[in-house]
Parts: sequence; structure tokens; C-alpha cells
Amino acid sequence: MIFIDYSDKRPIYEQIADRFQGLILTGVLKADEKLPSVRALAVDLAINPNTIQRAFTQLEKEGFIYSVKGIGNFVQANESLKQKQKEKLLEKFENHVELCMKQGITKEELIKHIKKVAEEAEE
Amino acid sequence: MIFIDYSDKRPIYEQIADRFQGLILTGVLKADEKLPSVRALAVDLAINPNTIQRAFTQLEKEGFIYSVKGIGNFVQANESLKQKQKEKLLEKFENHVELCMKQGITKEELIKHIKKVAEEAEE
Amino acid sequence: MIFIDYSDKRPIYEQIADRFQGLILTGVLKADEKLPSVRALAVDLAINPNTIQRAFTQLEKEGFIYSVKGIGNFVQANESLKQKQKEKLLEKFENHVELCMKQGITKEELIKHIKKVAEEAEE
Amino acid sequence: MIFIDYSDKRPIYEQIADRFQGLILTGVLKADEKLPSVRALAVDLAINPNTIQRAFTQLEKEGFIYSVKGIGNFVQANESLKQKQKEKLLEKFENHVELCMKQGITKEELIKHIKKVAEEAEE
DNA sequence: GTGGTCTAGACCACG
DNA sequence: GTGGTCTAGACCACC
Repeated sequence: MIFIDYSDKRPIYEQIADRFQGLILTGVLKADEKLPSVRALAVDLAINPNTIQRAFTQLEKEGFIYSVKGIGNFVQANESLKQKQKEKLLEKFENHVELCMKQGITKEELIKHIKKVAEEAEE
Repeated sequence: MIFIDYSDKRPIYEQIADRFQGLILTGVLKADEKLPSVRALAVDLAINPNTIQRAFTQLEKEGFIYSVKGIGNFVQANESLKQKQKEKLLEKFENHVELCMKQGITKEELIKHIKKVAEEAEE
Repeated sequence: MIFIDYSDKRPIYEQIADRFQGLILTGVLKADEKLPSVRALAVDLAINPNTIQRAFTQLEKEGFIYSVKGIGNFVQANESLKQKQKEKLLEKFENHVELCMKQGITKEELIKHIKKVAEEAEE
Repeated sequence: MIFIDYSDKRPIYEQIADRFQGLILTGVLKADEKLPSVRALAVDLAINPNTIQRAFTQLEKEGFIYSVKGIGNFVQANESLKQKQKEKLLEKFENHVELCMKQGITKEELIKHIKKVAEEAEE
């Protein structure tokens, strides 16, 4: 369910947080579902519990999960989060498109690549 | 011509290198044009000359500039670089598109945003 | 009558104690009225009986209820409690006012907000 | 400038973050001013550098400071933050007022206490 | 020297 | 057992 890429330059806790965020936003983890415990995950991934804890703390502050002392961490049921997330993605997308155009890539070319990705995804 | 964003998380030398890379790829800096000297830039930006040197070293390694000892650093005339750069951008673009689709954004929506950016750029 | 907010950071026993305290102070629970039994509440809220017991113990220590072994827990009839409670609230209120003023909020502004709340409550 | 209250139940890192937040919002620390270094503060307060770091990380995430690797942490110049902070305070204030009224405290009484605090502050 | 990340080990409150 | 906090000590990238 979760894995660490040590060749990735981003800190481990961020990788973990991002991974869970993805699982939540894509609906793999449903609302109020329990996440694995800090210690269990730490053993599983062979890393320090503190690092997991840090990931969870960040997820909680961002509103993706809520934690109950002595019980565990659970998925936060918040539909508006998905909307915000989508807006963020689109903003990043626009920035990227702008960058591409500055380098002389036409919009037709970009659209071609979108269709290519879409087809590959369908398969 | 060059500026530093201290609130940016990326290291300063990378910001500088990226900035020059952009100026070269967009044609603002032409082939064989002389870049500002390390010392002059260091004074100008009020940062350590080592940092500038590091940026230039990276640019040279990536093939954007060539340095002549005792004289200065110059823009590398290499058309194929632009091609490589374009491919890198498009690869990043495809990854982002894939991410967007995983979050349920349709390709029509993406295309709509491309057109929006294109129009804003024309103005 | 009682409910638990798991997204609340405060411990469960404290939430329960506070809730009963409110019910007593507002007069919903009258003097010498019997509180629900520890076991019944535990089943009802689907939590550990120890947690309920802890809430009741605290309430008893603070003088809001008295317990009769083998019979149950009852509301303490003590008018002076309300007075003490009021003083506590006002002390907290003054601290908050002080904080607001340190941040440059004028007393006129605060009074305006009080009137606003008062009007909303009348409706 | 900063002190720790060990009898306070809140975690140390939160106390420190709150204290700095206050100093920034009240204007004691001006925009772009350098905060004490993580290590220096740790020695000064006789606590672990990690704890300070945590406080700073939180302050940065909340937008009160920005950090530059290898240089230090600096006060973020953001006027809109003060506004947001004020709104938060007033919301908390209204909640408290509502609570007071539920316990039978009149608005006249509350206003009287505001004036009392205001007078004490003037002295 | 400075911030940022990680590990190891410990203690506490809660349920 | 579970999350939350703290300490001690280490290593890294950056300037």
C-alpha cells in the first residue's frame, strides 16, 4: 500500500504523506477508514516511527485525516477538499502550459500529448 | 536580469542556473554572448561568489555555456539542446496530465485550460 | 443527550464531563436528578466504561454531582457553584479581551460584536 | 524574549511558536528581521534544537516566517495575516460571548468587564 | 554556522 | 497498544 523511494530526493515523511493523500483523494481509502498504526507502518517500512508520525501530523494539519489519541488515525470525510485539490492541480497545470509555450511549444502539440496520455490510460 | 527569491525553497545556485537557462533557451542571450562575471554578479546580488560559480559549473555541465579561463563564461551555440529541453518539458507535462486524470479531471477540461492560457499569452 | 466528537482534540472523558456540566448549569438536569448509569452510557456511546467513570469522578470532584454506591450518580444541588462557574467564565473573558486589545482591536469593536451575538440569540 | 512555562500543559514547541507569533503580530519583530538561530535558542532555553525547529516549521507553514537554508529564519512581511488573525480572534470572542450568555450573564455585565480591562490597560 | 531530515530511545495520556 | 511529545545524537545540503 505504501512504499518508499530512497532515490527520491524528497523527504520520506513527505513521500508517505503524499501517497496517503493520493489514496484518499482517489477513493481507495474511504471516509472514517482507519489508517495503519504509526508503529505498525514503521515496522512494515523499516523506518523510524517518528518519521511516520511526522507524515500523519502533516496530513492532519492539511485536513486529510483526523487522529484519536489511543485509537488511531482515520480518513477525514471532506468533499470540499477534493475540489480544492483539483484547483491546485489545474493551477499547476496552467503554469506548466505557460512554461511550455514560452519555449515555443504550440497548443496543438500539447493537446496531442494530452490525447496520447488519455488513450494510454484507457487501455 | 537575474534575481533571487529567498522565500523559494530551491537553493540559490539552482535558481540562478535555471534563470540563465531560461534566458538562453528563449533567445534573450544569444550564442557566444558573454555572461556577467562571477564576481560582478556576486556583488550585484549580494551573495557569495561560490554560489554563482556553482551555478555556472552546473550550466557548463549541462551544456548551456562554455567557460574560458581568465576570460569569462559564454553561451553555448547548440541547437539540439533546445530539442532535448523540449522533450524534457513534454515528459513532465505528460506526467502532470496523467496525475490530473487520476483525480478525475477530463481531457476536455485540460484542453479548455490550455486554450485559456494561450489566449492570455496572446494579449 | 450526550455525544462524542472524535475530531475534538480533548480527551473523551473531558468532553463528557463538560457536556454534563453544561446540562447541569443550564438547568436541564435538576438537583437530585439521577444521571444515566455508567454501563448504560458506555453501551450507548460505544466506549469503554472506564472512560465514563472517569468523567463522573471528575464531576464529583468538582462538586457538580454526588454518587451513591450501588444506586447511581445524582446532580448536586448547589447554587454557589453557578456563581463560581460564572466567575471562571468572566475571568477567561477578560483574558480574551486583553488579548484582543493587544492585537489592536478597540473596545468599541468588541462591544459591537457582543451586541451582534445578543441579537442573534434573541431570534 | 522567549520563555518556557513548564507548568503549562501545552507542548513546548507550541508555546514557542505562539510567543513568536505574538511578537510578530504586535510588531515587536519587524518584516524580514532575523529570528534567533535554532541552535542558539536551544542553548538559551536549555532545550533540544529539534523542539525549536518544530516551532519554526509550524510558524513557516502558518506563513509567519520564511526560512533560508544556511542563513536563518526571517519574519514574513504579510499584512493580510494580521487581518486573518484578527478575524480568528473575533470569532473565538463571539463563541465565548455566546457561552457566557447561555449561563445567564447579561451583555451589560460583559461590557462592564471590557471597560474594566480597557482601563487597566491604559495605566 | 545554518536549517532540514532522520534515527533511536524514552515518557506520557488515553482507552 | 495507540498517538503525541521530547531528548540526544547524527548526517546532509547550503552558504
